[in-house]
Amino acid sequence: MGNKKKAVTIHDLAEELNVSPSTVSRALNDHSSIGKQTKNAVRKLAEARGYRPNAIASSLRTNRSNTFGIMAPWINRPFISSLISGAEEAARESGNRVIISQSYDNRELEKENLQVLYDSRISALIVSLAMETTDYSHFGLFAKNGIPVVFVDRFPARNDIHKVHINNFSAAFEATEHLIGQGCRRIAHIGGGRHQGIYEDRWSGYIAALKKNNLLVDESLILQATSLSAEEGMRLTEQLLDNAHPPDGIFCANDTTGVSAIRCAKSRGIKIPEELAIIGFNDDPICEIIDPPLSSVHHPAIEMGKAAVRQALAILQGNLETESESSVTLDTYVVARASSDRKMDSALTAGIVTLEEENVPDNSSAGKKKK
Amino acid sequence: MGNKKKAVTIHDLAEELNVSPSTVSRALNDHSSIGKQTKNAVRKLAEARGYRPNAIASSLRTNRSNTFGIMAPWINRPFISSLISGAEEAARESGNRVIISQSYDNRELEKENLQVLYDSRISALIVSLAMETTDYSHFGLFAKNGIPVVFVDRFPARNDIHKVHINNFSAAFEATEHLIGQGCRRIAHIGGGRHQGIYEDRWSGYIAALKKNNLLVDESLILQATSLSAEEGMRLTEQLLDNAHPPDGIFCANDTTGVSAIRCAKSRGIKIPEELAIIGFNDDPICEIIDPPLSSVHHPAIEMGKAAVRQALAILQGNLETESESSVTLDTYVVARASSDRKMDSALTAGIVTLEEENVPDNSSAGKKKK
DNA sequence: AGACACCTCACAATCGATTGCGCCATTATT
DNA sequence: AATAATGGCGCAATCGATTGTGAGGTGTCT
Repeated sequence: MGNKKKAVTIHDLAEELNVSPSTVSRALNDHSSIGKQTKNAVRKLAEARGYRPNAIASSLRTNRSNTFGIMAPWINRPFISSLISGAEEAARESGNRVIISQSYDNRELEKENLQVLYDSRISALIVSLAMETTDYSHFGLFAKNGIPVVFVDRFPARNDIHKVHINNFSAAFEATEHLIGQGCRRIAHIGGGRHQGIYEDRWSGYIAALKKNNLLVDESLILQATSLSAEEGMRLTEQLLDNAHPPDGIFCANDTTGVSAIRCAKSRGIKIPEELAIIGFNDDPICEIIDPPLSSVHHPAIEMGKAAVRQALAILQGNLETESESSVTLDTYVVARASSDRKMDSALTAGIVTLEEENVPDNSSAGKKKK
Repeated sequence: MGNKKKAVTIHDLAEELNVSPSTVSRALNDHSSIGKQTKNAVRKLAEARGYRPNAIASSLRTNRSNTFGIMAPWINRPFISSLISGAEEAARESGNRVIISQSYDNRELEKENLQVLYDSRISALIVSLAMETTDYSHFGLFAKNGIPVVFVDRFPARNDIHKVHINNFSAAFEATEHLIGQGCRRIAHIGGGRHQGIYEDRWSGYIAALKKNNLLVDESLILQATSLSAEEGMRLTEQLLDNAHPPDGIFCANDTTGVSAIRCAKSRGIKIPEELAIIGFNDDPICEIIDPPLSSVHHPAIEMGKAAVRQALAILQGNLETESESSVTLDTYVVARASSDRKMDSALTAGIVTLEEENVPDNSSAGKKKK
């Protein structure tokens, strides 16, 4: 079959029905000024000829691409891929498409790929920043052209942005207090680079919990990772356990390093959670696979993706002040598993302790940044 | 700032330079018929005004959207998200964008979302079929309009398609022979629905390995899962272990069920791999997390994504007969870990045994379907 | 019957970039 | 010196859908 024949257009339908293309267009869009018989005839023929609207032509004319762009560091990480999954679903349900792009945590690539997304005239952009990024000038392209940008997870330390996030401070605070509640008194922290706000907040939530409970803040127990990789987690845990006064609890800024901490401790014959309690962050699938199962802070990835799309839609519909900030804060909760739960009979199914957050509703909300 | 101002177009640049839009267009595209001075002037002004081409307008005129569509069951599974990651990279490097869509393993949703992708006039489609899908008529839309479709992983049982895949038969054959090499004599199989070719091939590879080694094919040790979920894996493993003559090895069609098999066996006090050797499929990250680490068949997810894009590009450039079949087969290998390696000192770092496949090159190849 | 109001639909411009064709002005050719 | 051969650029159509404006026909009301 020579199948390079061109796709059916409204002109084809118009010609066959002896009406004008505008009538076909209006009939298909159920415009009020078209008669019922004409509408039916047009629809019937469209169906018969397998007509499908050309979204490109429509976008050009209406200046609305109905396409969201997503820029993330890596799309094959559990947290991000789930976020994208949620965003895709919310976008589809609202008649939008999703273009993806990854920065590999590299600012240059982030910048280049943002240009491409802009060239596609995306309706809105959803971004999780590259680890490297501390200069946000490359987002000016979108701001200057009135294209909404919604940050998720990793966002700039500024007030005039839209974002969907969790309260990293209180999440970290609760994770740390969870360890304290288990009897830990020397709690270490393996954190991420503090130039990224989320890691700074997790660090300060940890500090705040220690202080509130009158525990010593020992700088030698606070380590800063650059990539939060498995290898780094292993190395940093070694360092902690080599400490003259080793910790009895570790709060890790992600699950990858949390798993490394468990493995490292196990290899030294340290009993978990009796001698060392460990909690991670994200609630990745590996938490349930590792032995003992890793406690973690549940990070609502899919919901974040959906919320980001909903927020972008709200901005586009003018329901939100485009000019000002707006932020949606989603709930997190500590998932206590055997790696930290000293009261739990680990032979039983892992129980789930949900610590409510004092925060914000589910769907949307406008919050003020602290300070 | 009232920032709803319209984006800069070639008309704006043309007016400012007192040349025609066509000259601007040709200058930016380095057309030979434009003078050097004019080119420089145009480029300089474009830079200064922050001009960025409108990809939508360009697509409409040239009839090339430079966009690939990806349809997958779930984008937040390790294998798929890695595949997408590879596809995104290869697409970007060739100047293309990527639109994603998920079917949630539901044929109806798959069909609806394929329409949306078609409406976007994607240049080519990359698909991993929904588990449910056995009727492929909804792909006719693309075939009729000359849009290349490349199947990855799960593909239709037909000859006239393009696909990127692994040799599931030989991969399963090798996985099974690996267990046999470890001394297993009663090997069970937890497989997927055989209406999906890949699971049928894994099953037949397993059977072939048993027969070649003169082992009994016991139907009571061959179970067919519908979702290959963790719960299902648990249930089916229970069933195997309750067998009057329980197996001494299990070959699972994915890692999720492989992990379940390990857990189930451990909960019964069965020694792994001494009493029961287990191997999964995919080489997901969880394989290295579970204790003991799960042996698996390495599935080159990122490479499959890249290969799919490359194949689509080749078709678009006419380097491949669009009319006929074409398939790229990628290499797999068995990753032996402690869950099956009876010779390995499990106290040491997990060794990696690579069994070479007798198959095909890396980049591309045209293979003939068997039968 | 005349005037007005609808109801239906066609015309033509438009979105921004691309491209075949042709025009004008140099420069080369004989 | 007249003509041919370029080089450099503009004109206008085009891609497919949308939409403001207005035209033709029918019906209603007084």
